[in-house]
Amino acid sequence: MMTPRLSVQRKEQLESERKAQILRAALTVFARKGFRGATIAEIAKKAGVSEGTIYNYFRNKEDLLLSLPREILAPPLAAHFSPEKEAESPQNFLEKVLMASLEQFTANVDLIRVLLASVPVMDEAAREEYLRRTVLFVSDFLEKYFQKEIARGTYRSLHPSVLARTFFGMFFVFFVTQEILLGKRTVPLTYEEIAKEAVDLFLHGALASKAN
Amino acid sequence: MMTPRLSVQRKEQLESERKAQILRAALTVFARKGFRGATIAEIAKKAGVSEGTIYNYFRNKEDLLLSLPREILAPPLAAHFSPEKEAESPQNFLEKVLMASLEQFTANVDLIRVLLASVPVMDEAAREEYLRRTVLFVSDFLEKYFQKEIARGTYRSLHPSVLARTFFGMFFVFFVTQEILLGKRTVPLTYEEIAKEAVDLFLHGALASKAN
Amino acid sequence: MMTPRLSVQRKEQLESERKAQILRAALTVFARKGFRGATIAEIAKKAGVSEGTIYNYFRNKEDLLLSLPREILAPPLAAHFSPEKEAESPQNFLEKVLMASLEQFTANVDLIRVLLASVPVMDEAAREEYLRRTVLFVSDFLEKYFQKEIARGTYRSLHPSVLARTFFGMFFVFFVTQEILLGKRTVPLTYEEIAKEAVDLFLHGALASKAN
Amino acid sequence: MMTPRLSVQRKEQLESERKAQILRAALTVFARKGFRGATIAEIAKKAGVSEGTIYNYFRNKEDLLLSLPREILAPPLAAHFSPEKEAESPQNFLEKVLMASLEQFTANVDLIRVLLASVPVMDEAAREEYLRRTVLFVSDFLEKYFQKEIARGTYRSLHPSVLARTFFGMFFVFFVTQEILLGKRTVPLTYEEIAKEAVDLFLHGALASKAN
DNA sequence: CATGAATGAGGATTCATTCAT
DNA sequence: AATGAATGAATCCTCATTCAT
Repeated sequence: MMTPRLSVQRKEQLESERKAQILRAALTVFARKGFRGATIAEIAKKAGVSEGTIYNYFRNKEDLLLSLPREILAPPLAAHFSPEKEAESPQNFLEKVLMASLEQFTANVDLIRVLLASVPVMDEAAREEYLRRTVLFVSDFLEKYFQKEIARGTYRSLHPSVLARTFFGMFFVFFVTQEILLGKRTVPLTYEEIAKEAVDLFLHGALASKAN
Repeated sequence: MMTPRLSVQRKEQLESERKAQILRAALTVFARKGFRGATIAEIAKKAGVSEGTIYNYFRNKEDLLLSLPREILAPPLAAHFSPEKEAESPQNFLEKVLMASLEQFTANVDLIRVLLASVPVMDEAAREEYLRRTVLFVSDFLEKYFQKEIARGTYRSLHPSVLARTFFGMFFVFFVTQEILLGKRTVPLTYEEIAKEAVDLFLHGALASKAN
Repeated sequence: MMTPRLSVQRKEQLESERKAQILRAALTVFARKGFRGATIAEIAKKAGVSEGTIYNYFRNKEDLLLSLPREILAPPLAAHFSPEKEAESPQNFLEKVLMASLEQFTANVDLIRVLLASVPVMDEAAREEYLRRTVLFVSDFLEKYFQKEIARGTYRSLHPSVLARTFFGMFFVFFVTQEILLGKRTVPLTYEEIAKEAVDLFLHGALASKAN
Repeated sequence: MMTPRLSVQRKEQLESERKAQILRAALTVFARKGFRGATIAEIAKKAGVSEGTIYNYFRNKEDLLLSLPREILAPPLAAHFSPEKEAESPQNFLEKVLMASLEQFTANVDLIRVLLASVPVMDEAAREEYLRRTVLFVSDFLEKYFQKEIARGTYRSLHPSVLARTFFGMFFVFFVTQEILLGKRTVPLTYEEIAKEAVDLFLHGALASKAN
């Protein structure tokens, strides 16, 4: 009785892979059709499994949605936004943050699409969890940076939260407008060029009358 | 034989009122449940009409969604963002724009919610129409303003589109994060204070080392 | 607005008829397939309505089951077992009760089938309600009768509850065994003959040695 | 080459034990959820085996149901109701039969529950088999007894079948009502007291006017 | 025009059964 | 022989839409 053919470890790995496979399919379909518009049948087909199999790994459709940020987004985000070598020039540091964010966002356009569509409809707890793992993750990272640097006299003494979100917003809105809402580029600049200009703007302001 | 009880004009007015009444209900429900999650029954109940009546004024559920920006948002927006007295100081002008936007956004949180959730799922044409009447409306207005003022030497010679969306984004992200995503205020500042700081930041930059 | 074409009364009558029509179909199918084995599709077909219509009148499948005794059985039962002319001879009275019960049971074989199959699986509250409207209804009626008659010296001083259920059981088992369990008659006597013998037995006992 | 580890006999015994273990689990779950409501998964869990294993011992779910009376109930029943020492006084004998039945019923409440729920839905053959091994088993035993005793002049010359089922029903209805339908005792008497009263009633009748 | 009952297609979910390991 | 993941048919229920009144 009870003869495990596979080691527990191997089994867990297989299970984890299967979950990821299903979640990737779910993400694609959610992004394309919205949560309600997505059907389990379509997700199953795209994942290459039967409908029933999905329910062996997730409690229900909503569980798929709620598992997305935890299983898909968390690892790369954590890797990117760790409090390390911030000892660079502001321009360099902020540009790097923007480009890293961009990379993440681009790799997860679908997830952001899902987030914008689904978060407002979620209940309190799910919403918190979802945001903490995505938008707020980057925002908090920046806030801490600004706090430290304001203390060091690098930045003007403004509210760190305002600095963080303002900086984040300058760029994020570009991204969302083009990639999520419009679905196409409307400004004839690369993201790298935009990032450079945005950081410059953020650091030195828009006014020409600096000399005065 | 049958004399018309109501003049054609009066009739049209009544019809228009009825449409607005239904659309307001639809907006509320869409915002709360998402497009797919909303039911005609609930919209009908909230509008105080029967389900069948809705189909006398709108072709189908999707028509309700697509009619929202045209009928609900357009008039007030047009009133606010007309190319008039821009001859103020940049700080004053931009603060006014932000506060006016804020007013519009606050009055239409529901519509933005619907927009973020539904636009990505819409087809090309509907998406264009939707955005042109909302986000892009303000953005274009700002772009024209920056174009003119750059020419006049007020602002540095950056891409007007970048300036417009960057400026817009600085503030909009606050709004969306707090009102739409989180559903509550997390920064201990009023929007007026935030607007002031954001404009200051936008004009003069974040760096402390200006003096040098 | 709001022009009711039908009087409220007429509407209620129509609704009531429709409910009855659906319940009759449900009863038949439940009896034949059991509660879980019955499908809404089959009930709908037998009732001559669409599946959706059923949900306009009943919350869900379980509501159909729970509505059965209240809507189908209650009226005729109440009519039959009212505390009236009990001033007959015991033999006459008890025979009449048995024959009346028989009539009810025969007319509601299906309901008893459903009751025996479903009641044990129901939750406390539903079970109480169900039994109070069926088995216990007759049983309580008999109990009150025996209580009164024992006081008058007609019957031996046994526990009225025991008398009631014992008497009821003598006959009921015939009915259930034949009509519900076996599905066919196995005793070569009519129910009328059985009732006569059962009452005789109940009143005078089975022993032959009375004379002694 | 391969020497059998277990003797054929031992093997059969193990198989038989495993079957019994699964059937006991099935009985419990069927009783609690009904046949359709029971899931193989739950039965497997309760039996401490995997779902697949069940199919090594039983063809399918229905086979579990049909195997119940043969494997679970038959042996003890046969032991109890054998045609032996009937040479006791009627009161003694009948009381013993009732108490023995009671013991069997109490030990098999679940089986009776399943029987009442499932038998009406079974096909002809299965129903016969099921009943022959349960209710009719006792009933036939009694019928033979009454037949013999009527010939000996102990009982009045009534139909033996009527006597048997009547006697059986007097008590059985108590049991079913309390244990199966209501799920609780509602009469303040022990089953032993009820059995005594029921036998007394059966033998001597309910009428007080015996003396006359 | 307004109503709301009826419709039935569509979709989430369950679960008996199979079969590779 | 035992396992339990995978399967997909089956089924309850929802809801946009229609249409007779």
